[in-house]
Amino acid sequence: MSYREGMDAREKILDAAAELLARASAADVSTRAVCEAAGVGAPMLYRLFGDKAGLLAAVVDRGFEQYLASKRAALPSADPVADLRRGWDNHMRFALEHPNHYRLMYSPELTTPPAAAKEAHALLHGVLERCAAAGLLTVPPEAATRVVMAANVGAALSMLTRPEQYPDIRFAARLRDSVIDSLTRPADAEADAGEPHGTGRGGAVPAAAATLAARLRAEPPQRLTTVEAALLQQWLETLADPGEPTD
Amino acid sequence: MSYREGMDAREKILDAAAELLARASAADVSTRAVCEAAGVGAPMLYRLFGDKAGLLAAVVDRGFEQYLASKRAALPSADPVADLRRGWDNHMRFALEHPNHYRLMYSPELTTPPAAAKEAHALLHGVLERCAAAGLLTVPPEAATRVVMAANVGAALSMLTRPEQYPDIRFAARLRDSVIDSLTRPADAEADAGEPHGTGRGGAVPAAAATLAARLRAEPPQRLTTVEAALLQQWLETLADPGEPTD
DNA sequence: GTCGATTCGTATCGACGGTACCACGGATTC
DNA sequence: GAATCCGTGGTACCGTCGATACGAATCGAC
Repeated sequence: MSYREGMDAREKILDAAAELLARASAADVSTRAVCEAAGVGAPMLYRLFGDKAGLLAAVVDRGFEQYLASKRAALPSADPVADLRRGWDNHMRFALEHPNHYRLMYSPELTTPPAAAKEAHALLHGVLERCAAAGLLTVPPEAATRVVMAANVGAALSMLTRPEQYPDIRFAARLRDSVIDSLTRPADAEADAGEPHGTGRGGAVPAAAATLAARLRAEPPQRLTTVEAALLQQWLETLADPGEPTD
Repeated sequence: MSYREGMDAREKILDAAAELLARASAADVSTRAVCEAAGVGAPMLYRLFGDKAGLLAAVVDRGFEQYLASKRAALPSADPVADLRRGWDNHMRFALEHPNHYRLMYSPELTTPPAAAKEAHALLHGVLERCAAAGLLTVPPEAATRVVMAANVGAALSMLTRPEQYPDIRFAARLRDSVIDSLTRPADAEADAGEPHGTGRGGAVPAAAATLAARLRAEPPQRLTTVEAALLQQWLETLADPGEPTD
């Protein structure tokens, strides 16, 4: 009949579930709705996936596969620390683009952690192993994996569950640099030009600007009008932001 | 007729729900079980809390109150950065001791973020404001709050949802130090030999302004127009002037 | 004692996750 | 060619959940 007839029932269910999951949270997606959208009876779903959790895990794993594909497409470069940063940003992007899938992966809604989470962990571990092999890590790669992953997941989940409190992704870049900078040692020991370029973290201006901003908050300047002081604070915040190359 | 009769129904329900929540996840705690444990009919619960989510939010808020009490008991010390570390560790301890309450606070299971989360955010922000006032922060306190909170929540949720992957709390200490070290500067920073508690000193602003002015001269900001930068330099000179030249 | 209003619980609804049981179709066997 | 077996698919159902309509009980006022 229809071309869909050729599809496996498993595929139809997975497609329907993924589509519903893109629009509603996992708790609000009922197996009944999935079955109806897939044109399949309920027992079919349970025979194939055993459980609602099993279905969700399968959906997440399949949705994660394309993410892994995009991640594997970015071959390792010569700079593993740069790969690390790219991996972090990729993680954030995936979370923001597939919020419900992501929540399923890293929220306790699923007792069975989908294989996707394990694989993400393994991928991160691989990158950090390469950092360690290059002598760039200040801690064992296993520990570094946990630290980076926990921070990354925390940033993503914070943005997903409290969007009004984290309206801007830039805090994630700051957290990323905090964590990575403290876990890695600069490569300037051998190859790199010894000086971090001006806008990089650790630049002298941001620190000084932040200091002045803090002190001005504690001690408002009488020599400037309130309007001037406000504009000054605004500039100081701009200068205090170590900034990141906006992609 | 029991001695419990004196208790408000609201209290009985809250107690029963908290006790059940200590042993099972929120999804596995049914309002029926809560009502039975509280010796109360179902409509009572819904009249008092309106919703299961409302009940859970109330339970979380009440459970969080004792955490806040313990946190407020630790008065601010002379070293706000040490307070920051203590706050982080307290956060982790609370999460590990009350996993289900904690998950309710920071997992998307609850559409209504309980007031507890907001208050935790505000408390952290307060500590970071004190750090900023002491000139110890390298970023604005709002941004620092988001960074620290996201990392802290990420560490706690990781330990709760993947205990087999995070069997050791020490990674959390590492993440804590990574984040805090990169957001704060040591108390004996160069910008000013400021003592940590000397926030009200009159000389703090001029020194910081002079430092920033010098660094901006060495490294012109790309984020400001030349006109803006010129005006900023002018203001900085004003601020760097330590008042009446009595000395 | 009677009445009215408020409080509380029984009984119930609709929807959910999950399952027992049956109906059909194609390959295998006699 | 007919009977049989087996895997696929669906209908109808169960127990439980969150949430509620409505009646029963309680209490103060007079």
